[in-house]
Amino acid sequence: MKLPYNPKDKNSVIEYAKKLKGKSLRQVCNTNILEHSYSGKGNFGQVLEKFYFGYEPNSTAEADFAQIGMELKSSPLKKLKNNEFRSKERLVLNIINYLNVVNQNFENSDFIKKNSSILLIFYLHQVGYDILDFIIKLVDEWSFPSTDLEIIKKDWETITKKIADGKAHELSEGDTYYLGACTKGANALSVRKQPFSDIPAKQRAYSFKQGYVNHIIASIANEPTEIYGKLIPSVAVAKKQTIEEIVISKFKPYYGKSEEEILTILDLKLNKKAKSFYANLTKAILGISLEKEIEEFEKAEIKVKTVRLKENNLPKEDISFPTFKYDEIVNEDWENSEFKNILEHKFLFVFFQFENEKLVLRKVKFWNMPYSDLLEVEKVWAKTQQVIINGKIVRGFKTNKNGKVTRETNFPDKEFSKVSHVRPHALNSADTYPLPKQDKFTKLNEYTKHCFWLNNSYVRDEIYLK
DNA sequence: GCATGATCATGC
DNA sequence: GCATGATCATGC
Repeated sequence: MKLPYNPKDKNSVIEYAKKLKGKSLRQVCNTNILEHSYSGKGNFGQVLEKFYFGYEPNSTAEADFAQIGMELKSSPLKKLKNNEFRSKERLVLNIINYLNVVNQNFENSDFIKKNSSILLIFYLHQVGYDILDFIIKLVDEWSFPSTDLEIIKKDWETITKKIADGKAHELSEGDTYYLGACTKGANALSVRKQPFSDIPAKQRAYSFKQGYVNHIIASIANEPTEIYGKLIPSVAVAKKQTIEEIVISKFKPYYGKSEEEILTILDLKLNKKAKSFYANLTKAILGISLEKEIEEFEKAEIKVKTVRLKENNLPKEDISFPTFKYDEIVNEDWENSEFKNILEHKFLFVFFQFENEKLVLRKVKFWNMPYSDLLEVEKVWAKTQQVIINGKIVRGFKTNKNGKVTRETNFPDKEFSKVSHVRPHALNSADTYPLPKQDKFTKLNEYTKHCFWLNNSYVRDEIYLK
């Protein structure tokens, strides 16, 4: 069959692809498409390959358009309230072959062979629509900007080293910056062999983090880039230093200095009461204008947490996370849960310590939760879910000497786990979310908003002191 | 001095 | 009106 484009000519393929813009699959594909069973995830790409580009979907290590070394990837967009497009999810690339990758260099890797040149097709996902009716919004060829490629190379090496160390089963998306190792497979039973351990490892694929995909989208859509400030000014710097090294080297001159001293050195006037105080102080130390976003942090989805330590090194407060909704958490499973998703990010901790009434910068630390602790949090999460499902949140009341009544709950406390616990996080006890099952003790159908917290002692022992 | 339940302040 | 980071109050 004659193809409507020349598969040996990159421009011809791209030109043909760009005709997709503004159209749906139903509009551009030939009619026998309706006989194809296309429902389900991932099939947008399959229909596109088979019925628009006219080749059979494959899963070889070679790029889809083998003669020109270009890979086809389609991915969903979501629309924000202000009509801007964002990626709906991470962009999943090729499966990690644990057995082969340990014998490869980045330059000759399966990853590079497959993904050096990608034909990207972004479509607008709309709830309730058939995949054939999603409108294609953005089409373009994409290859790694040279600075990003250096970060991605280090990410690839981090992933490869973990496999070479016999720890493929401990891989986490938080290990890396732009390129993640995300789980891929129907369920937790999708496992495969790893070369240096007998423990089966979850099947994983390389993926661009959602934050990174957003920047690809902005670049293809030619959106303005002035709103971002860069930590890494050039490829030369990216070759020499990691994001982590650059950030630490910028913070180090301020270690041991108080907030006031830092503001004086930076010649900066910030409102200490303002909610954005620490975010702005961080930007100023990193040399980023206050009105700009830190590009590398956005791409890597790094979460910054400021911690104030007491003189005895214990953080003054535990670290809170967004409140969970009772009727949602009971339907989640741990692997796809909101809290696990948050904990699989990369964090930057900024530690201040009280010293003679002043707050002194001690250090900054990049951190992501180790595998063993994630297993521990799973227990906390599972217990929390069970308490809600059983309708046994409250176990008793307590009245203080002023006659004020508080409730005692069965949620996992600090005693239950050294890592994490569950506590209220609300305006007051009347600030509630609905319960999926009435609480047996109080007969309440809704309950004060709660969230998961990281124990302050855990933050001290496993993040600050390590 | 800490754990736990409760609440506040800011900013969008 | 709510999310988020921060803080308070009480009892052991």
